[in-house]
Amino acid sequence: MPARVWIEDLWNYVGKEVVVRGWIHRLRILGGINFALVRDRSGVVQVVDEKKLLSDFRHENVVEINGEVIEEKRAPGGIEIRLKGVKLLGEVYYESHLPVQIYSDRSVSRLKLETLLKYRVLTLRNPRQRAIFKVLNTVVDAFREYLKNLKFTEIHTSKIVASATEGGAELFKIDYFGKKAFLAQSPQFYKQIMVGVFERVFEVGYVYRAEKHDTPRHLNEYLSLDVEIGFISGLEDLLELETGLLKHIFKKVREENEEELKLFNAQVPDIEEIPRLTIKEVTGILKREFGKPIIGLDLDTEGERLITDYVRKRWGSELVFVTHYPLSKRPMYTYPDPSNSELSLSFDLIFRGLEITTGGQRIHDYRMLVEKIEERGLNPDDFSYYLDAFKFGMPPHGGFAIGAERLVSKILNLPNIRMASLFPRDRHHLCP
RNA sequence: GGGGCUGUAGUUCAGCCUGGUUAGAACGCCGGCCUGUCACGCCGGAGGUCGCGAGUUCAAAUCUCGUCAGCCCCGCCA
Repeated sequence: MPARVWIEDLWNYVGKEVVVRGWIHRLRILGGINFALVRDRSGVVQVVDEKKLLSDFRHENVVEINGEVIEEKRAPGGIEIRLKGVKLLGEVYYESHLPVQIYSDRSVSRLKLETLLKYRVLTLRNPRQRAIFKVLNTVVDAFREYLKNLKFTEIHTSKIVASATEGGAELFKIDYFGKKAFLAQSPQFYKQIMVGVFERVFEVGYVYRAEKHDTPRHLNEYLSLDVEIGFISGLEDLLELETGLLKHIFKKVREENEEELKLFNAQVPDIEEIPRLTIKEVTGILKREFGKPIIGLDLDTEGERLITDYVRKRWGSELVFVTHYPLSKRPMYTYPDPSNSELSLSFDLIFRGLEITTGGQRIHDYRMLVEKIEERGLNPDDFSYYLDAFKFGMPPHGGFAIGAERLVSKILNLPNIRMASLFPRDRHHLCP
C-alpha cells in the first residue's frame, strides 16, 4: 500500500494509485454513482465512487481512501480520484444532520456570528474559515523570521502580574494564593527590562483587557506581537523597523497564502514607504478636507477612517503612521518630544481605518522616569522592580505592539475581529 | 458608560406596522428515481414552546409591560 499523500500534492500523482486520509466533506449520491469531496489539512479533492462504496457514509466521517488520480476537466479543480477502496477511521454521532453546513463557503459566510462561534468546532473546519488561521500563522512566522534576522531574541514573559502597567485600562483580577493579582494587559515592563539583557527582544503572546466593550474590533484576550529595541537614535528608527517588518509580513502572506487570499478576495498592500503625519497635521487635514472639528489632538474612529481615505487618495497608501501624540494621552514611560514638551515621541499605525499598532520611544533615564511617575500621581514604590532596571543602566530604546487579530482582520477584510480568533474571548464568550 | 436594533424550523429569513382558520419560504435533513454531480434535477415526507413571563382582547408571532439573550454605532483601546 502506498504512503499517504496530501491532497495539495495530488497533481504529482496523476495516473498513480494513492492513499488519502481525511474527512467526508460533501457526499452527493446519484443513481449509479457517488461523488464525494474529501478534505485533509491541505485541501479538498473530488472522489468518484462508481461502485457505490460510500453510500452509507456521512458528512465528517473520517476515512482512508485509495484510488487512482485522474486529470479530469469535469472535476472541480481539474483533478479527481477514482475510488477503489475505503476504510472508516472515525465514526460520527449526530442525528440526521450537522447543525451547520460546513462544505459550502457561501452558507458558512452567511451564518450569524453567534452561530459561527456557537458551532466553532465545526465551522473552523470549513476551508474558508480555516484559511483565516493559516494567514495568522504566516503573519506570526514572518514576524519571527524578520526579527530573528535582525538579531532579536524571542522572550516569554508572565501573564500573571502584580500591578497594572499602563493604568487606565481595566484588568482582570485573579486570586494568586490569597494575594490580589492581575492578568497582564501588556508585556510592556518586562520587554523593556529585557532590553537591558538582550537589547532586541520580541514576544508573541496573549494579553488581557477587561474592558466591557462589544465592537467588531475588540477582544478581551488578543495576540500581541510585541517588539522592543535598544540603542535607537529616535522615533524614526522605530518607524523604519515597523515598515520593514510589515513589508516582510505582507510579502510572506502574498507568497504563502495565495489560495487563502483568493477565498476572501483580499489584496495585500505592496508597501514601499508608509506616509508619516503628526497628529497635529492629521487633525489639520481632517478640518481642512472634511470639515471635522478639532477636539484636542486625538483621533476617534471616524477620524481614523477619514485619514485613511485621505492618505489612500493622496499617496496611494493603505497605511499611515500618526506620530507625536500629546504626552498627556500616552503612558508615563513615553519619551517627551525634545522640541515640544507637550508632545511625545509616540506613534500609532493605522491600516485600512483601524489602529493596529501603538508604539514609541521610552524614557530610559531613571530619574526622569521616577519624575514622570510622580507627576501622574503614581507611587514609584509600586514599580520598584521595573525601576531597578533603569537604576542599573538602560540604553535609549523604544518599541511597539501589533494586534495580530486586527492585522489579519484588515488583511482579509473580515467584518468582525472575532472571526480572526479561534475561540474568541469577548464579553459574551468564555466557552468554547 | 451612552445610543440604536434584533430574537419565528437545523440554518438564513419573510410574516408584525394594520391582531382573525392549520405560522410560511429557501437551503439543509429523511424516503424514492437518476452514471458526471459540483447552487444537480424530479416525486414524496419529517421538522416550530414564534426567546421567556405577565397583561390587553372573543382572539396575540403580531399590541403593551417586564425579563433574558444577541447584534450594531459611539466612547476607550491593539
